[in-house]
Amino acid sequence: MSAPNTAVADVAAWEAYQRMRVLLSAQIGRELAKCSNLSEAEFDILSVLADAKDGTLRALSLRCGLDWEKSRLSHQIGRMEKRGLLRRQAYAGDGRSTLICLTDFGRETFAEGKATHERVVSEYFTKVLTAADLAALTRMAGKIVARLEQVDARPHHANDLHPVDDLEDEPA
Amino acid sequence: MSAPNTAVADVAAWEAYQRMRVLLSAQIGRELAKCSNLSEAEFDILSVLADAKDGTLRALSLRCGLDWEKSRLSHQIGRMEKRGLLRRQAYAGDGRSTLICLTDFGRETFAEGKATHERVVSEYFTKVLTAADLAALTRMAGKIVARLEQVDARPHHANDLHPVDDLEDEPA
DNA sequence: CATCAGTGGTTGACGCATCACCTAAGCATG
DNA sequence: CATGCTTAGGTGATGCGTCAACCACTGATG
Repeated sequence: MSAPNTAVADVAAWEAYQRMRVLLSAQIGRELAKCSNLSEAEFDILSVLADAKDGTLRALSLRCGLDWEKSRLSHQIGRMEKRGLLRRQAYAGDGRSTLICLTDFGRETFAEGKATHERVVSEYFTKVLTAADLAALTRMAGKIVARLEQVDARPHHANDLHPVDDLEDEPA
Repeated sequence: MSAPNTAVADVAAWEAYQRMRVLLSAQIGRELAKCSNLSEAEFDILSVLADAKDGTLRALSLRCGLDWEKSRLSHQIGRMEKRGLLRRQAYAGDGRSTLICLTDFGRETFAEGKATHERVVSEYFTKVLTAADLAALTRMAGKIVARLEQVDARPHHANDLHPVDDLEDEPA
């Protein structure tokens, strides 16, 4: 035992974090599914889309907003299109691109989901922690994310997502 | 704006936490897969199993140790059995039960995986945070888990997992 | 204009997670 | 012993996520 009980605390912290992560995700997933018939992935997509002008974004922009892989988005969009939450539409400005448009049904569903989501996050996260806790957690998360991004940005394989030009002007 | 900027801090904390969670999981998953050819789920199973006497547990005990649903475990065990990491074996003491046994290959693979896992957790989590951070995080996670369990344990649907009698004695 | 590299998106296969349902063994109780 | 509940585990369908491969279109270069 050259390293003292710091190691013990490290492991405890990791395990506590893991347990929180798993249970919290599961709870949010369950309530979102039960109360609003949405998965977390669907909710995330609708969130980004609902913030966009006309509820419409190019798939690329959506991907950058979410930090998703392109095939993941494509599959997800396919399923959501089948459910009528959104629809694909050709983009006149660039024949390779696809526009994703929120439908009315999608917008309604998102409104419900948002309410559920806010309730659950508040009930199991925000209200359980103090303001100081939240500040501390924000700071810690920032450090860890910075560390991860610092590694991720390096040599690697040209991460597929750099240029982010949105459709601000050229409508269709 | 009746509620002041606490709401802003709340949202920021949630988003920071989310981002950390997603990136950290992804990183661990990637490195575990790349360096040791294991998924997180496989690693978790092997961890519990490797701690058990003879690397053997009844499926029920494994499930309680992991907090998994039985069908999830069954599917996972099936895939891992196909890969040769473990094997199923009838349990003489109770015809309904199944023993899960680590194979030699499983034990080797776990050893590698454990090294990778420890390296990654240390690199992106433990070493990025201070001892005070870790203590604070442990405390926060404890509060949130307690809140979740307090809800989860209630009326509900008799959660499928209460009695936890292990095989301490009756070997086979 | 022909070629060709890079980009935006899709597809198929596979592993993973959950749900609903099923089987079979144990364990009552009559 | 027959009936019926509970418990341990498994199955199949479906959604989700990743990887690798695959177009189609764009834009640069000759």
